Parts: sequence; C-alpha cells; structure tokens
Amino acid sequence: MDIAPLPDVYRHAPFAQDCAPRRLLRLFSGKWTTMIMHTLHLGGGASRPGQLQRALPGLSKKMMTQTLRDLERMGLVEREIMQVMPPVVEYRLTDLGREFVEPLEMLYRWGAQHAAALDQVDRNMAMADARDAP
Amino acid sequence: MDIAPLPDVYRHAPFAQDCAPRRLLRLFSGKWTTMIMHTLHLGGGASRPGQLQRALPGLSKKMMTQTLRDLERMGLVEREIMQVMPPVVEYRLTDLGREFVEPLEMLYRWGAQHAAALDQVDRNMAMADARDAP
DNA sequence: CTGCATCCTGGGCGATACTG
DNA sequence: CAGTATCGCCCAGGATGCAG
Repeated sequence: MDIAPLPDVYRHAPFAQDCAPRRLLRLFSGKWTTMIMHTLHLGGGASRPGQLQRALPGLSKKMMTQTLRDLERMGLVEREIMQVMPPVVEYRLTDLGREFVEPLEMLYRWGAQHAAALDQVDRNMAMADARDAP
Repeated sequence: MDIAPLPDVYRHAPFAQDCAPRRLLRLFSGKWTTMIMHTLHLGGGASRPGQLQRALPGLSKKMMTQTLRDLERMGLVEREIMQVMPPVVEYRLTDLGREFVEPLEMLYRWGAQHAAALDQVDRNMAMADARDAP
C-alpha cells in the first residue's frame, strides 16, 4: 500500500517562534494575568488590591503584586498611590491594556459558550487516567 | 481628600478558578500545544512527525511527542500508525480537536492584526529593563 | 523515521513572616 | 491596608542517547 505524501505546508513559511500570535498567547499564559486584567476591566477599569484579591479566590498577595508589577512593566496597568494612612492604592488599565481586553473577552466568551467541549476534554482525560493508572 | 469606594464587582460572583474560560486558557498555555494544533489544521488536519518538526523550528522531538500524547489523552488528536519500514505515522485532529481551531484562529488573527500593540508591550518592557538594570 | 528513557536546569508559583 | 523578602516545591521544557 502506498502512502500519499502530505503537503509540507510550512516548508517555505516556517512558523516563526516570535510571531505576533505566539507573543499574544505567551502574554496570556500566566496563571493570573488574564484574570486580573479581566477583573480590572469588569470593575470599570480600576480596582484596589483588596478587592482584586477578594475577587480572585486563591490569588496570593505575592502573586498579585508580582503579576501587577509585570503588567506595569508592560505598560498594561498603571498604579496610583494615595499617600494616606492607611495607604490606598488603585490599579487601572492603561489604554494599551484596554486593547487586550478584546481578545481576552473573545476567548472567555468562546469558552463559556463551548463549555461542553471543555467538559468533554476533561472526561477524556479522566478516562485515560483510569485506563493507565491501575 | 475623600476616596470614593469602588464597586466590588465580584463580591457576589467570585471568579471561579475552574470556570470554562479559564480552562480554555490553561489548555492553550502550553508552549507548543497551539502551534501544533494550528499546524495540523493548516496541513489539512493531518501531519507526520517529521513535517511537524520541520514546520516548527525549535520544537524538540521530546516536546513534540509529549505534547501530542497529551493532545491524544484529551481526545483532540488521534494517531494512525502504518506498519511499514521505516515506520510511518500520521497525526490528525479529531472532531473535538477541530472545534478548538476556531478560538485559536481568532486569537492568532487578533495577534496578527494588532502586532503594533504587542510591539509596544515589548518596547515598554525593554525600557523598564534599561531603567532598572544599570 | 519514530519514539521512549534519563538527567538537569530555570522559573512559575505558593506559604510564611516581617515592615510602614 | 499595601508591599517586600525568603524559602522551597514542582514541573515545563530542553539535551542527549538508545531502540524498533
């Protein structure tokens, strides 16, 4: 039996590792990055640390601060400090940051609408686990 | 000066850690997962390991196999083995796997169309690095 | 050609405790 | 309340070598 050779789609167009699409995915690959941005967005673009942490169960102070610092470095979030006692801080999405809300919501919406597919994935994994473990 | 209290958006609707949107992002968070799925899709839904590796510069044999095994366990990819010498193997997206091409392409397309925003992110990071390091 | 096993390193992430 | 510092785990992911 002969095997038909498949077309080498990318032979002349190698999938650049740092192409824009990939960079976007990397940006969203952090565990808390998207949830924090999304929460800021839903909160009207701004939130205070305490709120943020209450909104995201499981988020430790350390990871919150660290993620927010990263977002600041990328220019997606800015921080305003009110010099009062006790200190009050507010995090806000920048214009640049707001741009990224769109793809984020697209993805979130798709996920919500296709929960069935995601459930199927989980079920498949559970089956595979049950088959391999014992 | 008074500080207006921000609304606690999620007080009554905590952001579930395992909600569908988050699971989708986790699915896409692997370094090679999406690129492999996307390559399979562009290749008409099927590809052979050699092709795949050539299409994705930087992808090691180990990570390719490992990612493909994971995708198999999730039921997103299936493998067909032709018993010949030398062995010929073909990976194909399943129906379930094909479902996930849609959000993947949405994201990829957005990234390609908004490369400017991503470039800005990189520039901001470079600036921050230059400011902090020396 | 395809695919496993092994070893190793970096960094993401979390728990805890301390400062202003 | 906001933020930092330290410690340690775990695992994604890369390099190498062997086997069918």
